[in-house]
Amino acid sequence: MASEVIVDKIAKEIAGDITWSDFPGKSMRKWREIFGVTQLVISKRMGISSSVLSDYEKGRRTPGSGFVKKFVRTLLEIDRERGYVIVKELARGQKLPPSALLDMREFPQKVLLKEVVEAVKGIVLYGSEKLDKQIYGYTVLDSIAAIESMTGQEFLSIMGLTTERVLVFTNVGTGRSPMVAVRVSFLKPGAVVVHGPKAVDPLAVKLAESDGIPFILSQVPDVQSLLNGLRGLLRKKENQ
Amino acid sequence: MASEVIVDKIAKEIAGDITWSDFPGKSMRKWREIFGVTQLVISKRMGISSSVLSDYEKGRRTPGSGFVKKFVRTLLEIDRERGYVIVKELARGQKLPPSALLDMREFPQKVLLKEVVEAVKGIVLYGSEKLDKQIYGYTVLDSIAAIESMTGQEFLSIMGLTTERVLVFTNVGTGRSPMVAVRVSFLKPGAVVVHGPKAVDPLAVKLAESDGIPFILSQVPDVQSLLNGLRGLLRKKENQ
DNA sequence: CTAGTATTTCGACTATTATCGAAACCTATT
DNA sequence: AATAGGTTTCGATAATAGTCGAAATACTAG
Repeated sequence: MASEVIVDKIAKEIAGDITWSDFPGKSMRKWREIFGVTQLVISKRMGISSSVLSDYEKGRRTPGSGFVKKFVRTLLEIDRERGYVIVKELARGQKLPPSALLDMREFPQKVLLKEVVEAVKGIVLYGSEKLDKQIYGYTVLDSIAAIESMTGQEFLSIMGLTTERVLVFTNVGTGRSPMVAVRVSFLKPGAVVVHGPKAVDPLAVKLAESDGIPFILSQVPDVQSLLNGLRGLLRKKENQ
Repeated sequence: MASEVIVDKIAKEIAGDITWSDFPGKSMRKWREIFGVTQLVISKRMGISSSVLSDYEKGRRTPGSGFVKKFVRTLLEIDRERGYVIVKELARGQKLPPSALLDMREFPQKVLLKEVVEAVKGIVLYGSEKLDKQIYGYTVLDSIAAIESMTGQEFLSIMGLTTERVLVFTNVGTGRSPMVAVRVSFLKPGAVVVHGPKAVDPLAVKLAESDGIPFILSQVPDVQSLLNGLRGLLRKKENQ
């Protein structure tokens, strides 16, 4: 299956292209054509009359952001049923998420670090005074795979739009190499969470300290719970 | 200066994030905070009352796509005056456009290949029967710089969202290496335009032929005219 | 040229956005 | 506790999106 991360990214790019365009309607048509869908088909899906789409495409009026969202969602839905043929095509130009990348999300609004700590059942090993820091997203990496397969380049590109996010490493031995990695690549995440180690290497804590990056040990039983915890927080913020 | 291409890309990403969000207002607030601007400041810039922004951020109503665009544009404008401090920060996560990248744009609507040919005063060396092909954007590369400095990775990443675009090479000797490059990296642009060569290598044409990619020789006097021609087409489409 | 699709056009109505301005409400800071 | 900057709330109004449906066109494959 096309990774959800990628589909999401493409969705945003399309939505952005439409919204940023001087002529949203033209861009909508462009995307509709790229996905090879007729006005009739998509309008039926969206539960509206096809003339509505025509009116937009011809610029009689401009769509609201809600409409754009629904439109893009529908395009992607249709494509999913066709086996994501177009998404796959579009994804080719994108950098693929390295297999080490388990999840990557943006929060719809700021989240406090302490909330993330809670979501991952974390113990704060350094930075307890910074728990009110704002966080805008998270990235979850499999540290073994990351170290083996990722180049420095990829490592950088993995951070989403903002660096005000939490970097979560799973599959961690002692926590040392993740912190070293963070050190050498000069990216400064808002916080680092490690999952897995029985005992945390004191040097890791020291590194975090000297970089001023809060360092958290997650205590959930397994990776799936970790991902679920974060997703849960995301969903909560979406509906809050 | 931060390259226009990058700023544009970031603009789209932000617009996409807002539009795609379940709570556009929350996302707007997030971005406003990331850019470190108060409601008062930005609303004054936009020529509206600050309560309008508050209403959005609190979800009293959801913004139209026009509003989102204006909002993002204003954020970026403010940041530009501050020396693009935030954009630079955001761009760090992005892949930088290699210096070989002279321009890269998306058309707001489909454009026929023949129109592009006209815009670059091109002679069709192969593919005259495909002039009605649809094109959605263009990428202009300095071929010398490209060959010297770009890795295969970068080469791939240079194509925008769709590959239904024209790849334009400037500074071309015989047209051979650009086509070889296109050959080896498995990207298939909608057409290739070369600018510069006195005489075109027959092998280049042959390669284009066997890949089925229209191959065009531009006859404008210099690179600037080439870029202008393409920009002109873009603008025309925007206002058409 | 003819069916049959797909798209465009347009008048009409309702629901929402776009916008203001004034007053109330928060924090910090003096 | 008084000042001040920032934010929220809310009633009000004009403008516009959101939507339909039917008729007019355009396009395409026989």
